[in-house]
Amino acid sequence: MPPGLCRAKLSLTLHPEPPTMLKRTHTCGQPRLADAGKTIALNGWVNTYRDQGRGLLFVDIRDRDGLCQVVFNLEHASPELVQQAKALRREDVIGVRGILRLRSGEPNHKLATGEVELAAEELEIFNKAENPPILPDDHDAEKIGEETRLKYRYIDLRRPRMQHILRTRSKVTKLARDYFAANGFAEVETPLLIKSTPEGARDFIVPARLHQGMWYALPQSPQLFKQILMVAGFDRYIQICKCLRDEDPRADRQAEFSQIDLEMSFVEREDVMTMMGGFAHAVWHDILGYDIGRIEQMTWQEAMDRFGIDRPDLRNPLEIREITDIVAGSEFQVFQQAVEKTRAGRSGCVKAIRVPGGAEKLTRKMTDGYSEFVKQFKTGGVAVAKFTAAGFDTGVAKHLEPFKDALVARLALQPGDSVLIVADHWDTATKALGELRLKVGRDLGLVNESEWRFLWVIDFPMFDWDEDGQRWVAMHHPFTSPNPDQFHLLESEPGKCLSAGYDLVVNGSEIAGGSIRIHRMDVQEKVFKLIGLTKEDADAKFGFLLSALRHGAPPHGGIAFGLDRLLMHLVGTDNIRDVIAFPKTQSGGDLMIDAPGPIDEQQILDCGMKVTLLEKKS
RNA sequence: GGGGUGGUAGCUCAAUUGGUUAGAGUUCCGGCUUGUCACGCCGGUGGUUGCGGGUUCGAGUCCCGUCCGCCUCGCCA
Repeated sequence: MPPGLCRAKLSLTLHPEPPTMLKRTHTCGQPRLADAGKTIALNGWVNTYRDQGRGLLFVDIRDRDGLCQVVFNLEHASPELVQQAKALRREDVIGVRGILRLRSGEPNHKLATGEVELAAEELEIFNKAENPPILPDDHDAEKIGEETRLKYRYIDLRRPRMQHILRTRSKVTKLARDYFAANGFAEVETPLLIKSTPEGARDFIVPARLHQGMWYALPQSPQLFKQILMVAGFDRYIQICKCLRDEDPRADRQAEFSQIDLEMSFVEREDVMTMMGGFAHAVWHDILGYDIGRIEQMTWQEAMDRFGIDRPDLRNPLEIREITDIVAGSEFQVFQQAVEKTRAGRSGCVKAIRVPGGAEKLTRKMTDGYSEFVKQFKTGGVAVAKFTAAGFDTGVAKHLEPFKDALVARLALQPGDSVLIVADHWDTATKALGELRLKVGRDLGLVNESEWRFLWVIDFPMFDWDEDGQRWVAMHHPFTSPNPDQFHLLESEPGKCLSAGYDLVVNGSEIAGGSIRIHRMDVQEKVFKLIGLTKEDADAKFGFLLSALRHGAPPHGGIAFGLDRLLMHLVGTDNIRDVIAFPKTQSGGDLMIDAPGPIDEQQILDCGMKVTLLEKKS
């Protein structure tokens, strides 16, 4: 090792040769009272300057590590130095050397370095900065428009908050590599230029110059390659990789995102869940000092029935109950019509949420708002009633009164409660109430924000019936295996067949998902057939996988942890762009580099193409 | 593709029913200031009101189109 460099520990004393620049001896957050009296040097950016007039000037110098006050004082430094320092402005990049000393004035308890200051004797200005469009202060940043922050990302990222987030991200990826390496996983890279697949999200595509008229696709995940690595005998694989899906972004979703991707051989569902649960434990322990305890499990059906969503937020105490059977005989048209509906083989239903104390807590304005709110999920509205000692009151009370005893028993109603009811197709009502449950929980402050509630959701259906395409579609992906006891349903009742998939949910957010895969070619072919993939299509698209399955595929399964979402939880943000160094906007643009952009005509010709834009239909 | 919301000084925002020269804080520039720390005080610079068109005696404000940011439905195996 060259002197000054460490194999595994941070070192800042890099002096293999006599320095030609004013090089730091400490980072800006390091100096402490114990260092007082030493001559030290700092490198960094001018965070603020405070000119006190005549010969006294304070400069706060900032680097990745923190802030330190530098004082330029005529009594201790030359007039030339003080003059030079007076010209310093925000975000200039400098080096300063001098004696670290106890502050003459009051200590600043807001700074880790607040008891000391650097009495400057030498100053080197590495680079003057233009007047910055934004300042890298956390207290300003929350107010600054994101558009400006993204355009000047190199300034935004200087903020302590952003430095903290990206360093936390780095800690998590290091932790992942350490944890999985210790458990026998090998990191293997898989290709970025692959072939477009028919299932799943829209692919990003790349023209193939050497095969004119042909296209690569960028991977939505390394799914097939990691399965092939199992066939290839790697047994335990991990990769921290980029995945790309050409779909519209959201607050918690980017077209380009990262996942901690792994796959294991000779395992069953519980083995993968245990391995990944251990990683979640390690992350929450090491990053937040929190013990997540034993992770609960819940079937998909129970999650949908009780919470109306496949990733329930267990911090929210409200639950959904089906009351279709109770009100089936109702003359209330809304209930009647719902019960008569059918879609995807399911009858319509009537479902309710009991809101404890809702009679007082839910105002008319709020419940009116809830009816508006659920319309975005394509249902008509919310039926509301209060429950008192005398029975149902207001709203749809008269339609509920005939079924009072049964409803009280089913919903465990107490006087003073309210009931919120949605009647519609099963999927519509479930979705609407699932979302409404979350909204009411937030509105009434029922969610303890400081809590972490982890949950494995298991026993997903293998297939969803696609009404438009009139066919089965894989709920997870078409390489997911049925549960071992479900194989017989694959042919007889595919709609009832449960898969060996599993999702890890924390506080209502899916942070990891995976499954045991199909390792037998005959089963894989059966699934392809069920989702309407002809043998020819399957061979053309996935022939290599079918071939691999014929040549000795071990039982295997895996999971992928969404790195971006994981970070969102760890640092407490609801904006995925905050945890990505260079994120894209909702229209897929990068405001800093101004992408996407045009390319030279020659580049297009090289691919044997010409571009004709279709007119927008109006 | 649909719905919502926003775009005014470098930054964050204001501007009454369509009515004078579009204001404020902050940044920046100049001056003052020897213990500040989001320093303070005084003064000053700074505007194609996203862009294009229209209505009007008169448009930041109303209308049409368009671009961009954010939230959301669809979509995201």
